[in-house]
Amino acid sequence: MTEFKSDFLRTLSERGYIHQISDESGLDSLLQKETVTAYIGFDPTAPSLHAGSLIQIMMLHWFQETGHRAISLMGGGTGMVGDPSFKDEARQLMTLDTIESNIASIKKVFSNYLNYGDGPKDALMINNADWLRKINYLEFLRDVGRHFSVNRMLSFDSVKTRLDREQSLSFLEFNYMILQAYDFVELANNYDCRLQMGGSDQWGNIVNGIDLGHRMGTKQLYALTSPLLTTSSGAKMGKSANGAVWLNADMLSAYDFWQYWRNTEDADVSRFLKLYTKLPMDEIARLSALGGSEINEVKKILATEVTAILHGRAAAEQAAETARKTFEEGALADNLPSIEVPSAELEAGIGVLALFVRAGLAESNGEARRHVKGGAVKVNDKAVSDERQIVGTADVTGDNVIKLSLGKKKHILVRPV
RNA sequence: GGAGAGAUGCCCGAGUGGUUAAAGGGGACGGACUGUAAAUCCGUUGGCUCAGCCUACGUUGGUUCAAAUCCAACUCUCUCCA
Repeated sequence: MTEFKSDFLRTLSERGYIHQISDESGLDSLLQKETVTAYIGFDPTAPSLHAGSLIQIMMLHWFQETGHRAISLMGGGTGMVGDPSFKDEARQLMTLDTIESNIASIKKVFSNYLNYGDGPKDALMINNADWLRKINYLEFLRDVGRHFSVNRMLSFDSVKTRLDREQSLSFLEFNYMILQAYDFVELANNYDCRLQMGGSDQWGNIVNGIDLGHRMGTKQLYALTSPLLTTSSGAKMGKSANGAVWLNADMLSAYDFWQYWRNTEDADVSRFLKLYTKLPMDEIARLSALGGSEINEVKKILATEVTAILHGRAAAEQAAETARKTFEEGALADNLPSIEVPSAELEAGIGVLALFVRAGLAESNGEARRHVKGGAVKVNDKAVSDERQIVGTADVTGDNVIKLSLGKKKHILVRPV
């Protein structure tokens, strides 16, 4: 492995963030010489980013941590087009309203990882809608479009799959890479941004930006991508039992987020400690040496550390404590995720099936019914065998809750109000 | 513009008139085993007021006692030719 001299690249390298760099030594010496500005773009495809984006955010974090200026770029403009890279089919177009509200929602988590402000090393939050939405088509074609070779664009791996297969690539989507390239040039000109980072699927898009920069007379630009992360058994990062591992607290509780990391596969623990926590490398080396059942303690540290950055230390420790009570003592932990149900309804009685659907533990009555048949459903830790069982006031425990469990890991508290 | 091929459940993919809510695989979920891990094994995987009913095989209409399966039109996609 290359020995880097700059703090930033050395940190990224030893922590396993680096997949490809466009000009390693050039970038390395630039980072030693001056305070560099770099950006990563995030398209507002959902109201929250998920764990898959965490590695990108952490890269920006380390960038700032090692003395540089980080830009988190919201794709208010590019989001209107949709990145076709490595996608099998076109995404549904989003309305402007959706894009705006998604951006507002996504923005919230960044301040946990970056310090924003006006100082020379403070991070910036920028939205590419600011320039992309103003573009005049003909002017843009003449100033920017002429620098792109369609022949070359067609040769990129990111669209090849799409072209080779049965799916069409619309002209709209085909323009995405041009817009992203233009973003890079725009940021280079206005913010002296020299480096764009991203996941490995963004390599083609980023390199396009560098080329465009050459042709339009920017300084030398650089690309750095992170590996596409999967778990050791091949699953994509960011997916979990209940769907995506959202970063926004209103979409996934700190407890559930903690649980996701707690359930990390053994083989991933060391890698994840490096990528997703800020623990020093020697500490990680020590933790990684632990094996056997001790690794469970390491997983708890991993979960708590990752959660602490996102949701705060207190919330992380509370999640750890809730998990400890629930799993190790089998006791009722008060801080499990909960739903509220009007007392009046409880007095009237609610069918177990309906209640489980309401708690989000099942998608439909049918699914709940199947879980009952499969013996996965418990109310107050007692297995439910009759799908017509009614849950009511009598089931409320001394702690004033009803505990619903699906399988061994999913628990929800029902609180009468 | 011309000639072919195709559109099936979360995904891939069989099925070419009735026992098809639709083979098989993947994924996902539940169970067993464990360490809240992996691997493995077992089960489940459209909805509902669930031994019954309803909705489903690109869209719309037709043939038939009966259609995912046959016919027509339409939409979209792919391949080859121009």
